[in-house]
Amino acid sequence: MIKFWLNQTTIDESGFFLARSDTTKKVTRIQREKINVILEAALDIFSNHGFRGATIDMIAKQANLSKSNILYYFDSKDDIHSALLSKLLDKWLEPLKVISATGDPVDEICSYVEHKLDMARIYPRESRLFANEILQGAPRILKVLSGPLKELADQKAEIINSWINSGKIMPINPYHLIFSIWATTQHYADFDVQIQTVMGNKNSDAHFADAKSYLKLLFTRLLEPKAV
Amino acid sequence: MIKFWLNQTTIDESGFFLARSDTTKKVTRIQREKINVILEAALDIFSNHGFRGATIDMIAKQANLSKSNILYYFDSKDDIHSALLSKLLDKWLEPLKVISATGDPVDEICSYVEHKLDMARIYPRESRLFANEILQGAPRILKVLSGPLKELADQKAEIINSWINSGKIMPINPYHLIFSIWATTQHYADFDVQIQTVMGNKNSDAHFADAKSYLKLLFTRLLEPKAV
DNA sequence: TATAAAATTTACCAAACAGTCAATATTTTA
DNA sequence: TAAAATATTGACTGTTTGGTAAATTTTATA
Repeated sequence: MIKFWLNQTTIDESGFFLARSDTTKKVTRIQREKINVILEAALDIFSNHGFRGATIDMIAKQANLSKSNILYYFDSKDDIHSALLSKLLDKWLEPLKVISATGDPVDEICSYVEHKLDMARIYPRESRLFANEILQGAPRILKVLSGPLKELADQKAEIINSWINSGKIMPINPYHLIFSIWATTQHYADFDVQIQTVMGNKNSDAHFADAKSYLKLLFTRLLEPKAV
Repeated sequence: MIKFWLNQTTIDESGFFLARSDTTKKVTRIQREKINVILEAALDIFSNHGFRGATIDMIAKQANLSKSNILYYFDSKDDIHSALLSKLLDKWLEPLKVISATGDPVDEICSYVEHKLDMARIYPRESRLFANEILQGAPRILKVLSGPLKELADQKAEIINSWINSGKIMPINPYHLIFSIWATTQHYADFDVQIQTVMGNKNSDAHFADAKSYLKLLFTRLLEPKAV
């Protein structure tokens, strides 16, 4: 087992490989490749079965590696899962950061909605991994929620409030606005099966395209200030 | 083990206890009581840990019964889970049924939103049980989704379309309207931890009250037909 | 190319787990 | 209240699973 290049506290850091210990050894080509293969396979498995539903054997099979080989790169099943979450969280928070106080309010919100919906379309596995984690009480990422996520949400809520106070958008609760954007966009990844079943199994991208125009309308109409 | 009072095909039926076999024996007082205790405990465990994360021992402990005793009332872990899902599904579809073509469109939709949000508040465990199931590909309830749920959604989509055609509401995709109602309301149960963390752990009912007025505004503004 | 380092495999272990079975206790009923 | 039906328990089993250890193979390096 190799412990030098990654440890479990990585999840608190911003970068995936930043938390190397002092006794860092250099990462070999094979390590780089295999770690990617394992994480890719693990994302498939964890996102579809949840943490407890996934087994190292399933990940091994998906990655075309032996179980022992996987445990050579990661100390435990938990470690693989943590590595995935730490990779995910930055990506997940990023779109929200982009919202700017200086832009046009409705444009800013709509861009955010679009961005978030694109994330759900392009990274459905990450969305489900996150959903699984939250659904089970977020045992491994509570710190990130109460730290970076809350701070970011507070910050953006303030911007939205400033827009409200200057009469640029409808007065609404900014937190619930954010929640409804999260809910509606991630829904298309997390509840994909239900959507496919209800709307027919046509090309999934078509559903996303429809969703995009629907959601833009939904939030545009919500936010436009009352006609005078 | 007692097989007479419930079998696994129950999930396709409308009622929980309808599928008794011909050789039905009467349900004793103790059976009725213990089955309720077990299902109540199982709902706690399954909704918080998912199917694979739950163990019969956990359910047994929660129910204050021995594992063997639980397996006297249910043939398997799967059976308990199926029983819960079959109980849930009717309850879950019911609010949608209420939407009536003859009522005022915005009122009808808003009542549905309210009803759905109340469900999330009162039955968060059921909501999470359902979410867990969908998230993992709905292996056990795909038939219900493609059958009763799809039919109901189609039916209500038609009503919404008729409202659109008569100019009573904004032209929107009725399916995406339904999805966004599901997403936003269930979010408050399924992502409860995240909401508590971001908004502060104050009384959860306060969040639901805020959510209710926010969501009513959201959908009212969406649906009101264009000003002439 | 010889040697050291890294990577992979094989065989294994202990705990967790779903489920069985027969013995015992309790409740219902005739 | 005695017999029958029902309910509960505890000891057990086979399997799955996360993880370990040592042997072997492959790759990098001097």
